[in-house]
Amino acid sequence: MPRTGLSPEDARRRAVEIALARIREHGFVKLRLAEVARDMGVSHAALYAHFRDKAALLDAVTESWLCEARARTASICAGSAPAAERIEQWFVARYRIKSARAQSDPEIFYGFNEATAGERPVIRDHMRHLREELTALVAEAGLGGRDEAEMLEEAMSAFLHPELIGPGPRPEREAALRRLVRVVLAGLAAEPGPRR
Amino acid sequence: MPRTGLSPEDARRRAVEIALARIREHGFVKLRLAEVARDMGVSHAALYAHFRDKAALLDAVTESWLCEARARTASICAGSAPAAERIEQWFVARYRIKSARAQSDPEIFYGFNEATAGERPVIRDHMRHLREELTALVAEAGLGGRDEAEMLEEAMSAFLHPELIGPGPRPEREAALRRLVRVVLAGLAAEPGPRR
DNA sequence: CCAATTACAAAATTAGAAAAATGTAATCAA
DNA sequence: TTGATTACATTTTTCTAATTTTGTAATTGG
Repeated sequence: MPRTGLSPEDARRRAVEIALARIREHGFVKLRLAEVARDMGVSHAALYAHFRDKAALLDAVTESWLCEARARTASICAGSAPAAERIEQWFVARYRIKSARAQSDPEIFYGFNEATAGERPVIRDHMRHLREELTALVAEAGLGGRDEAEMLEEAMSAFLHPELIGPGPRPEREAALRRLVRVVLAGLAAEPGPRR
Repeated sequence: MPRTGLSPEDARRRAVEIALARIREHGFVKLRLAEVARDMGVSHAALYAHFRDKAALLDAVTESWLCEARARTASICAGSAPAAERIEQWFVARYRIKSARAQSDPEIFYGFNEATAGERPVIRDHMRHLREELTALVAEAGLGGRDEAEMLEEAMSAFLHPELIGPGPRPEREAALRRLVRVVLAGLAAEPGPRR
C-alpha cells in the first residue's frame, strides 16, 4: 500500500498538529480519530501504528502543549536575578501562560483539566518537574526545601489552579499574586528554626 | 381539603428536614419534589405554597447546612485569644467543618458545589459574611483590612476550596494549614507601609 | 520489514420517543 | 383567607435502538 512518505517521527508530529488544530476549533471531547486520519490522508487504523490508543495521542498533544510552559519557567530558573525575585517571576510566568490559555483556548484548557485530569502520567510528570524547579529556587533563596516549596505552591493555588484561575492575564490579579508571593516569602524568612 | 395542621414555618422546616435526609441517602441531583411531598403527606403542588420553586427549597436546605458553620466561626470571632491566634482557629474550624462534610456527606457536599455553585445568593451571602468576619479579625490583629483579608482567604484556597479540600479532617493537612496561616500573617506583619 | 490497508468486533455516543418531574391555574374546604 | 387539591402545560430526564467511533487482526505492497 502507498506509504505517506513521512518518517515515524514526522507522522507523529503531524498527527499532533492536526489534532491540536481540530481541538482548538471543535473542542476536546469532539476529537475523532477518523477526522485526524482523514486530514493526514490515511485510514484511522494507521494512527494505531504511531499511538497505542487515543489517550496516547491526547497525551502527545498535552505534551506539546506543556512544552512552551516548561521552556519559559526553565529560562526563569536559569536567570541571574536574586532567587526571591526569580520565584516571583516564575509564578507570574505560570499565571500568564495559564490564564492566557484559559482566555484564548478555553476548549483546550478546560477540556484538559476535565478529560485528562491529574492522574495522567504526562501531567503528573509536569507537575513534579515544576515542583522540582520551585524547590531549587526556594533552596537558592535560603528559605527551605521541599516542604517550603509545597507550601508556596499551595498558597498560590487561587491564582493557578484551573478551577480558580479564570481568563487573563489581568493586571490586578497579577499584582495580587506578586504581593502574595512576597508576603509568603517574607513570612518564611521570618519563621524561627533551622533552614537547610 | 384537609390541612396538615402545621404552621407555615413548621411546614418549611419539615420540608427542609425531609429533603436533607433524602439528599443524604440518594444524592443531590436525584431529589424529587414529589418524594419530599409524599414523605410530608401532601401533594407535590402543596410545596409551592411554601417555596417559590425547587431552587428555593434547595436554598433553604443550603441555609440550614451553612447555619452550623456560621455558628462555629462566629464563636471563634467572639473569643478572647489574641487576634492572630483566632485567625488560625477560624481557618482550622472552616477546614474541619468542610473536610468532615466532604468525608461524611460527599453527596451533599459536592452536589452543592456543582449544582448550586457560587452564583446563588444564599452562598454569596455566606461568603460575604465570612469575608466580613475575617476582615474584622485581620483589622483587630493590626494587619490591615479588606485587601489583606482577601489575600489571606486566597492564600488558603488550597485548604478550603471544595475542588481542593478532599475528605478529612487530616492532621497533616491541618498542620500545613496552621503553618501557612502563620507564615502569611508573619509576612503581612513584615510588609512595609502604613497599616490602618 | 513495516507502514499502510480492509474488515470487523467491541465500546461509546447520539437521537428521539416515552416517561417523569416541575411549575401553573382553577378550585375547594377548614 | 389560605393552605391544600386536581388537572394540565411545559420542561427535564430516562431509556433504548441506531449509529458512530474506537480498537484489533489479518493482510498487502513499497
